[in-house]
Amino acid sequence: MIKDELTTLIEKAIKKAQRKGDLPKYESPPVTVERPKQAAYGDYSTNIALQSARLARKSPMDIAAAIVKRLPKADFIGLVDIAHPGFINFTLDAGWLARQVEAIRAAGERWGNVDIGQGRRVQVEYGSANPTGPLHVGFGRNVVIGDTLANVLAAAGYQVQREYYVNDAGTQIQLFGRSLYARYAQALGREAELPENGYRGQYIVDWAQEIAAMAGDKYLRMDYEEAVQALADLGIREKALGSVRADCERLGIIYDHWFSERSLYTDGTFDHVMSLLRQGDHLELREGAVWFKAAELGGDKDEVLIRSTGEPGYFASDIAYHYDKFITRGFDWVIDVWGADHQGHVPRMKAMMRALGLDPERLTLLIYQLVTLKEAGEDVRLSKRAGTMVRLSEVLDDVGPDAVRFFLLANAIDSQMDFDLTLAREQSQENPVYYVQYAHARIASILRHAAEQGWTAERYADGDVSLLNHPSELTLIRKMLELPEIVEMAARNLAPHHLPHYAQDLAATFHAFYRDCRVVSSDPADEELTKARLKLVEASKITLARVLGLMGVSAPERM
RNA sequence: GCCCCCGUAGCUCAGUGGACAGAGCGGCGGACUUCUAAUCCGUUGGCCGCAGGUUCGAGUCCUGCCGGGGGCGCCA
Repeated sequence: MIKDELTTLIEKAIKKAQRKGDLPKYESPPVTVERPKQAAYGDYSTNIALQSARLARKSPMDIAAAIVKRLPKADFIGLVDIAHPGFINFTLDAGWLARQVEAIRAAGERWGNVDIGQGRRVQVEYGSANPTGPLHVGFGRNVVIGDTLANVLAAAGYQVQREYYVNDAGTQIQLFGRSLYARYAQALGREAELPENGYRGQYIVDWAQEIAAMAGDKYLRMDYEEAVQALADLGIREKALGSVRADCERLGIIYDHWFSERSLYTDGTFDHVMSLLRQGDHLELREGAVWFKAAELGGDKDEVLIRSTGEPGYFASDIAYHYDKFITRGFDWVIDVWGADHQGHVPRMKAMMRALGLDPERLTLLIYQLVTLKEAGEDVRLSKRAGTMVRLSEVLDDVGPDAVRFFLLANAIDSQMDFDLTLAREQSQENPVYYVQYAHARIASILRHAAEQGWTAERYADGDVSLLNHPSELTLIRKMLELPEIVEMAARNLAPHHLPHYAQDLAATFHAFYRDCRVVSSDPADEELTKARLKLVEASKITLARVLGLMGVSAPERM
């Protein structure tokens, strides 16, 4: 990447300046190259002269001059200038810029890839909710963040696995089974009451009726506990996960692996991990329960693993689960995408890593702030058990997957967001996603028009991109060249919101080019320029499609 | 009480310690006989919550306060 090459050149220049005596000998701070906010300051800029002033005991302006004097030549550097109080600004060479159009076309759908992952294996686990009902819209943020991040990390050179953790064990599942049983019995005309704190949602009634219609009174004839277990299983596998899978598919999300919590208990992982913890002296029996001594490992308090009833809790499963991720499956890095309501669990997870002898840095608990749902400005209270929830699928019906993904992606994960259903329905037409998609459709339209005029790809294959020197053309190329940097930034900071912002920026730059530069000309004198511009337009299409693809948003050929 | 996140234009939000703080929406005024006007151009609009501190330089880092959200269970 240009940014890195530039950094290297500047480092070399500093060393050389020191060798030649232009600069005193001192340990240079790390060179950082950034993109200035103002276009007038060029494409890249470094503040290294300012950083070094004290160490070199020279004025920043003098240091900058010494560095620039010794800067090695490079084909991509057009202009280097020094600006007060000591910035060194670089402007890319116009000819080099134009040539990058060919580089983008050659890279095709790989354009934007970087290699900071170097093939390291990372697992992104997201979406994992109790499979006891349909996904509600708040969870949309979880799956959209997780899935987009997985895309970004794959583009950044990681080997990525997408996983859904199926919580098919534990007390909530019991409760779910009992609730389903009650509704099932009712569906068959029996008297039955929902358990206390049972799941009250209408969807349980619907599912119970479907099961009754299919299986008749089969479960009533079984032993109650057996029937509850069987119904819970059926409900999870056929109903709940089915609806999760369907919602995800509409959002373009396909998991590589669905991991069963219960399998940890049936395959011996859980017992093995418990004995490891016991050997490490991380467990303690207190008041009939087994505690994990998290406090002495940096947790904020000790945690119950196995309740006095003998039932393991959720955290116990989590330890076994992460043992499986790191030790059994050997992931280098694991990212769990969690809502802010789980933020308090971070310290105990880190403690768990230490107890297993693993570097806590290898586990990232990515916390996003919750989505508050509104209906015409009013808060909507959400509870799966109480049955008051807005299903993700309903919002997908109303607004469409592209707008939902774009909207949920646009904010930094640290900022809480309101999702006003009324507003979303009304304003879905104003969603910026259409602005970006429109740019793509417009490009497709230009290429169609060109083809109709006889400008097939073969006919402009010999186009000379060095003819591209209009300011709007060069601005567009510059913007496209940012893509790898955006991918890198999004990957390093686990910050997918950079993508929609960049996408809008890119679309705006394209629209400006479209305004200023006629692509397909009927004037024979413009034939060569038309060819070059068609290549530019093609590169724009590649770039736009790539960023949309990373966001999981479709890139339409027409609108 | 303690812990985490946020507070930037009327609204929704960007802003990797740098150079005059940006975008979209909204408001106002313009541009379709031309490859898609779901577009473009102009304009309006800011004690970056408040108070200190660190730094050559703070919207960005630190401390305190105020306001909003989330958490602190033998629930998940």
